[in-house]
Amino acid sequence: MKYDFNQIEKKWQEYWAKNQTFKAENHSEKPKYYVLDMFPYPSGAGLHVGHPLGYIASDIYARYKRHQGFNVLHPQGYDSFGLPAEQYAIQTGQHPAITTETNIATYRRQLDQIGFSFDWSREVRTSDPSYYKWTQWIFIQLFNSWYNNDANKAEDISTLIKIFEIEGNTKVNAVCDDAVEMFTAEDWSVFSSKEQQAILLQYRLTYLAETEVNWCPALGTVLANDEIVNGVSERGGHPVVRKKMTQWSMRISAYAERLLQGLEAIDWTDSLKESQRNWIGKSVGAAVTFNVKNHDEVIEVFTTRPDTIFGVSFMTLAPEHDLVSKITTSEQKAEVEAYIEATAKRSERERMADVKTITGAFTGAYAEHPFTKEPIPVWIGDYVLAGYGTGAVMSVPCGDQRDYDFAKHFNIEIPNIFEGADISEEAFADKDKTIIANSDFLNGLNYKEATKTVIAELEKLGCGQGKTNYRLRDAVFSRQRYWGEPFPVYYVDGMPQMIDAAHLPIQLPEVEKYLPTETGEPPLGNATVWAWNTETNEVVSNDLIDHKTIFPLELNTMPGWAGSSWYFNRYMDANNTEAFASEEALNYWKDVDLYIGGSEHATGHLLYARFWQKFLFDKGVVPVDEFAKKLINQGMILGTSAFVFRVTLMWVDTVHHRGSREYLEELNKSFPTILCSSDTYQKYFSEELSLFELNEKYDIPELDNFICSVDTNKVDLYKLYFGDNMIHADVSFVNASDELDIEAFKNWREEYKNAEFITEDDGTFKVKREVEKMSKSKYNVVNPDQICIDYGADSLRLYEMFLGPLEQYKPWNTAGITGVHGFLKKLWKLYVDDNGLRVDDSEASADSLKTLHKTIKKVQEDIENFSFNTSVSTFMIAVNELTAQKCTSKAVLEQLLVLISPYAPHIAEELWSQLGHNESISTVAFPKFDESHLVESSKNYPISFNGKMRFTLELPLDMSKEDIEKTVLAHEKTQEQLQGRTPKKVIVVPGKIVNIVG
RNA sequence: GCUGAAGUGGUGGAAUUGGUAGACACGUUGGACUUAAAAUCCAAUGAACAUUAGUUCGUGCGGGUUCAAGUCCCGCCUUCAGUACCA
Repeated sequence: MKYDFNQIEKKWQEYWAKNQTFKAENHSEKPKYYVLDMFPYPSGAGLHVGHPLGYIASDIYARYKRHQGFNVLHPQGYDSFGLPAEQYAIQTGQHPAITTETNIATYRRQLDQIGFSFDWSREVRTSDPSYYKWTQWIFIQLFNSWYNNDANKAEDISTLIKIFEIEGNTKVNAVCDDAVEMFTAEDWSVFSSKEQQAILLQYRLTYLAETEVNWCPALGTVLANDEIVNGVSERGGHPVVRKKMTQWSMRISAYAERLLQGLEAIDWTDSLKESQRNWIGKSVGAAVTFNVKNHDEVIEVFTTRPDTIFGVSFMTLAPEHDLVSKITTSEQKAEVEAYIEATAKRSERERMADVKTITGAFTGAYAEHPFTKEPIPVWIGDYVLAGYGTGAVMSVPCGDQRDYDFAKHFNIEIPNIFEGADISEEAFADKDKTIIANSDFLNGLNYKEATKTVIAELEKLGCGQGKTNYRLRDAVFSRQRYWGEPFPVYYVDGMPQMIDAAHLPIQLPEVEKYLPTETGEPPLGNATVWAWNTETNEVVSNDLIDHKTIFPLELNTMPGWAGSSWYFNRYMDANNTEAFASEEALNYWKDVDLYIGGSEHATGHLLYARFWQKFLFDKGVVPVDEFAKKLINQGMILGTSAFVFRVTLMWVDTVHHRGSREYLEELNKSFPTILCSSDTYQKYFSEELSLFELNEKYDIPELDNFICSVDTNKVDLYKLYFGDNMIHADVSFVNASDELDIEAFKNWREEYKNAEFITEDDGTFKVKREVEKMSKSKYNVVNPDQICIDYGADSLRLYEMFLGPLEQYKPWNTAGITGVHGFLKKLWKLYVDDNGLRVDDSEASADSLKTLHKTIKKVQEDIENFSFNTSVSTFMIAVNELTAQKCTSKAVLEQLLVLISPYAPHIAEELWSQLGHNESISTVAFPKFDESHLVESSKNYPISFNGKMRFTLELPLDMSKEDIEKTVLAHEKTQEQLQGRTPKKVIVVPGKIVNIVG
């Protein structure tokens, strides 16, 4: 019987679906294990071979855990709100829900055919109203909460109102907006409802505020910082500008410290934790206020080196700083204004790219040193960022390189306040070696002591205190898009009101057009039925808005990360209509034990999700405050692009033929399409080849015609040379030996129909290969569907793992799949031959048992270390050995199947059933490793001379060191190596090696 | 610049606490089977030298520790990813 993988795989996929083999129960005697993949956005292009890499790894782990006796939750779903469907809707008018549905169907078919052990009964889709109902619900919880710094947790807003009623806000220790006005209990009682609401917004964990946002005019939407790459939008590459807008924001800054501390408790990769740490950007230091001379103003700065306060020789403000216009003297006004104008013109990008150029201007004003009362000149410079800290720094040139460079450039004094530091060339920034000098009461102190002392002194003077700063900014939560979660919010007199949770979900309204409105409102502004009736509690027509009982609804929608910030909790109880998950389910599953996904989500999804989890934990909704114990980043599978070289006309001499440039461009259009292989290109074209040389070398009729058609009065034919132009060829036209299917290529595009190919002497045409990201535009996408048809899902699964370590980036090369496919055929033959099953009850040989147990040991270690590539090799070795041993023993072969089943589940199920089992192999106990089968009596010792291995010698393992030494020295080959010399030393490591020195 | 990861045959990659470098595959070459192809099987395959035995060199580069270094230490180089003047 042949290994008919197509039939076998179909059969078992149907079996698993029918029997709900992988359905996880929320009650079980078994210990729980939750394996999660980062759910995909269902794009229109479907899956390519790079996508399933992480899913295969997690599937192997999930299946392994089932064999280990765990109740495994391994769900999958779709992050189905998103920009591509909306863009498609804008172009075609097709409703995004329909596109999304179609795309999901494709994804599901592709996922099913790879044989994943997902529990599809728990599928979630973020765009499904039954799901986003709970996303809206969480939003309402955030709105109704404030962060109590004393309790260090989120609390219901009612507790804050109570405090306001009793004592106003003067003593409240809350995370809130920067500029909150103080009020008393009496003030509060006489505030209007609107005033009270406005105040509360400054404390809520999600709040409406005028924020400077990254506005992308082309997309008509706001982008988060991590959605912008190099100053343009991540999707589409459109320009982005800064703009002030009223937006919903999430007060993630309240959780900065807990998000940082929480990293200690979770087993995530170091690089990922490091990214999050940098993103949170904690710095400990002090806030110091400096009085401005002859003004009522003060300059507040944040510094991490308050110990260096006596080294301040100037202050620097960001050019955008509010004080600049107030304190600049009339003499300096012109210069300062010119500077501000110049920096405003420089785009953010230029400022970033060009950090070397030092610019700035003197305001003419002086601040007063809090201790010495000396005047300190106040400068502005664009190396100080308006958005960080207070937008002002106390500049200590002797201790900070940027201040140092600035001072040098503008000839500002650089006082040295460090004992024994040389600051003639650069600033001295080493905290550990710092001993303060020339600093009054700080003299002789080290960094730590000085910092403590100076903060105490500043507090005494009332002009400073210790402070911790975070780089982490509150996250903008509004998007001017259609295809996202609507907010459960309506507006009364401009103040946002939450719709009662009982009336959720608020479903996305229908719109005519998915573009922003003509008045610049978000797409929901096009909806005609988008008003809230507070009496009937339903969405009604906009015409009925009377601002008495019927009010307008929010027009923004939520960002992509809303739905993905809590989906892992929904899987625990995905079909619950009463709650986002039952308490029972949440308490049973608790958290994700293993989360696998890409590292690109380090500071987006993975930070926001931790934030929401901590919030939900504070509210008592979830039992743990970190949602994933362990996280692994899978690397990316890259494409191997294929290139052909297109010969183009180049003109070497442009000076004398200035007037005929246009003619040359014309000529290039009529120039025949000549394609050559990389070898030919290397051989001939890398050196400049002239038109006539080319024509001589190859007989190309079209080239003749072309040469005849050239008007030699306009151009000099002898001045024409060739350049190359690498063009992508679709990888499906190229075989394993890099040879191009010329006919297929010609038929691919109209422009290549009559192309001339310069082939090798043997008629072949070789492409140039280069590794690039796998993408449609590079024509290097390999579709898993075809692989499954040609080799089967088990081959695909094994091969993806075989390619290399999970976390590494590695190129795909379809040719290599024959290796693992051949392995599966060999495996099959071990069980089944032309006469049917060849497995019997014969006793296993010692060799076979040794092979088996060595395999069990290695595979178990590999899975637990997520080293899946090496276990595939281990299987190959095992099958090669068992084949050579002619093993037919059921005792051995049955166990081997269980080992392989997480990797190649279809073939394992099939052979398992052929061995006479009626139940799925999926929960059969994992084989137990028995060391006794590996015990050896002898060892093939490598015998080295001066560290170089010369020959091996089989010796008993129980032989003593002395006997080994004697035996080896007596050996004729040893004598041959020594050639009469006496060894100086003989190293014998029993069981390992013998090394003879001399 | 900083942070993190990584550099091993023609290619993907193996290699426990330092202990036979290149496992397992792909590719290539030769052979068997076949009318032929596919499939399958066998053999060779790091480089150089040598008829053979074998020798020398080899894990990015330069040093060092050690009986022994891909692995440990010091100093560099390169690539990839993240980050961007964070006071």
